[in-house]
Amino acid sequence: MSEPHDLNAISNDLFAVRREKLAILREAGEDPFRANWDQSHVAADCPALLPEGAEEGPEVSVAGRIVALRVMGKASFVKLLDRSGVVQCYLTRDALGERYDGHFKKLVDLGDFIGVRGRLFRTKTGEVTVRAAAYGLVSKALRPPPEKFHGLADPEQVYRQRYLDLVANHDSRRRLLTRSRIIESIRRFLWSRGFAEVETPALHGVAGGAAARPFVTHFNALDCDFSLRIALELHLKRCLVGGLDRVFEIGRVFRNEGLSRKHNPEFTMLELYQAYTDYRGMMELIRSLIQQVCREVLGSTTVARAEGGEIDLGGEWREVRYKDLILGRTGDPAWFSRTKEEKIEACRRLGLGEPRPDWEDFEVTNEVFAKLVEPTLIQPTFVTHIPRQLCPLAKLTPDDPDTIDVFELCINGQEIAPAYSEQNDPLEQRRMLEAQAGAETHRIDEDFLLALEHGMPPAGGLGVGVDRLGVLLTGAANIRDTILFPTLRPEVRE
RNA sequence: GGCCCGAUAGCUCAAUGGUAGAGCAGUUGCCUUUUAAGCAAUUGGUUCUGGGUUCGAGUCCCAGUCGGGCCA
Repeated sequence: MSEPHDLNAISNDLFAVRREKLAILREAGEDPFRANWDQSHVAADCPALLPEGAEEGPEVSVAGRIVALRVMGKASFVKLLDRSGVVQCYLTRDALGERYDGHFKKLVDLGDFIGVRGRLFRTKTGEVTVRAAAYGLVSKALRPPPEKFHGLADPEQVYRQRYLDLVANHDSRRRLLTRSRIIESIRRFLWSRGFAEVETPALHGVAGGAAARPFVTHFNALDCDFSLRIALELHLKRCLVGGLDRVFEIGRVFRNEGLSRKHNPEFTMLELYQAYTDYRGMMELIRSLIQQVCREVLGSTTVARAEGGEIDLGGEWREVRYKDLILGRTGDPAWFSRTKEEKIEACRRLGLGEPRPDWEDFEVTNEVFAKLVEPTLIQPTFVTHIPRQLCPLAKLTPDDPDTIDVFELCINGQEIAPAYSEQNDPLEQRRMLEAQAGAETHRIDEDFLLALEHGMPPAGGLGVGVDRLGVLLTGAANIRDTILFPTLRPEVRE
């Protein structure tokens, strides 16, 4: 540098310019990273504090990140972003004196955090604004923010540097805060129905409760491997055995499978179990839950889809048997009496890919369901009477031993929530788990079966993919848009 | 894992195989009610990486990295 604090010489290096300003501040004895700033109000409070027609409102003290900075000679407007939103502040030489020119105009940048104290007034265009009697730089930003109009557009940077996305992109901020309010609303609903929120282990000796490959890790102290949980189910049922008749958990589960628009390897499940009810009770519960969340969070039971169109979550929901959906889609009334080979041939005619050779008969049929039926179930639909092989943890339908007492709630072309009349016959449960495990008997959670042998009350159980519910209620296009920090390949920095 | 697409200034984006540009941000001025503020001047590039073709490559070819979409 040719002379001390020659910003012009380094003006192409945005980081260096800001570090230089930091040095100037420190030389002047100022702490550019203060411990605190007393906020009397947040941005969203301000409009209500200035009554219509009033010239001037009360004094407030606000703080936030500068997201807009308009300097007009001896007066400037800044917009501060805090947790509630944005508030405008008006800083002038008249009110601030020499500090306005020497400090504010020279050393405060877009992206810095400042605090502002002053009375509220309304500008010519009607915006409620803080007239700064005093301000302070509370935290300097050494990196420049993204472009102010387009925000951050590169999807990789949006996910890797979500903090920038949250500052720059209003929609992202709104969507991710909505997710938080959805979870808050779910908890309120369940508490009001007498459910206890519990926490169960994430490290499992045997990862059970679903069919998925687990992440495996090693516990040094016991010198043994653990799996990260793939479901919450088996421990919550142990709670039922222990007499906790209504329990739920909202927790992260981990499945060592693909990444896609609909899948993140770690995602959030809500699972709940209610004794002395069955899957029919779960129907009423999930519909009431989703409708209450909609009303509380969105103020409406109608939501827009990213792909266009609307979903109406109000009123009663359609209920239809799995078998009828298959017959309707294949147009073959004798579908279920066909051989596996005939079904595979029919799948080819329907334009489905070649089924894997090791597939069972019911898996061929389920391919039709997953590929050709589920994506068409946009409006809320309870699919019932599902083939028993698809879930070993539910009770058989009393009048149809081929199906189970469950529903699969589909909305927006996706499975949102399955629910069961839970299997509580320990001998039947063992038989079904053994059939599912085949030769891999080490994958059976023996302690869970032992618990069932002590007796579990009849119960309905429900699982909800919270991320997918977030996609549904926020109109997002991608599950990553409702997850703050989605899984990405670790970045290698040199 | 397969196929397709993308990667250019801090950000958003341009650029027939022929001297890499713009807007915003930055720097220097002017500007006391702005709303993507305005005006003037100005700085800023390993065009993702490595090979190749060519007189000449941001552009064409091959391989790789990272990301996105579709499929499995």
